[in-house]
Amino acid sequence: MNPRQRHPFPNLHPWRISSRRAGNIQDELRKRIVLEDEIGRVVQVAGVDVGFENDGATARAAVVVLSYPDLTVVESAVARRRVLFPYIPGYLSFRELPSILSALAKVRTMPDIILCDGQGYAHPRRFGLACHLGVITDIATIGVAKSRLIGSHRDVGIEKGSWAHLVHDGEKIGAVLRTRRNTNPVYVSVGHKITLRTAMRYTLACCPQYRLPETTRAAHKLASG
DNA sequence: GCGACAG
DNA sequence: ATCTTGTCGC
Repeated sequence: MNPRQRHPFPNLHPWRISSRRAGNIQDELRKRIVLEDEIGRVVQVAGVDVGFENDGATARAAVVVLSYPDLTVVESAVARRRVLFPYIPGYLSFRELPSILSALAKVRTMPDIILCDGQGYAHPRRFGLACHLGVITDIATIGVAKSRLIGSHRDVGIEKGSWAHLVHDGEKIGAVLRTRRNTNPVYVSVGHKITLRTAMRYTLACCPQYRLPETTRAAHKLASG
């Protein structure tokens, strides 16, 4: 068996659309985000990342599942899809999710938590890539971005574990977290079925040595070369 | 109009 | 994201 044709995740909407319609979809799907912890015993965590080939015409997504808490690679998958949506700040998920979902569909052991390379709730309409992936797959997700999309924050201490709230329009939308001493912090925000506190906890647990989570690092390698 | 702007 | 070697600093 192994019906590779069958997609385990619901196709909630098309991907070749205008940014205007994408925004409406975000406003609609945002209502399905679960902001509470709905996580069982965590034994598998995964990282997803997307690279591009053919001068940006093809998206190459990689998913790597690691055991938790030892963080050793259990399984991985790669999928290529034609890019149907341009890169527009605030609409990243419409560009990267199609390939990510294809790669995730190839994995046999589904992870308990997925760490995404990008924002989650820390988004203009509170529906970044991590939220979108979480709502579609119904898997707990965390957004761990390398840089800021929106929001402001106080200075963060240089010690690992130091952090500050990321605030936008008076709302706490995420955290700026130092995952390694003397290194630029990362931007953590909830995606789906998780609280910010728990998201930060798992993010730190996945960064035993480097700035970025082992999950993201592993996925990035596969998505690039 | 101007600057900002995940990957 | 992507084009790309060496180099400075912990």
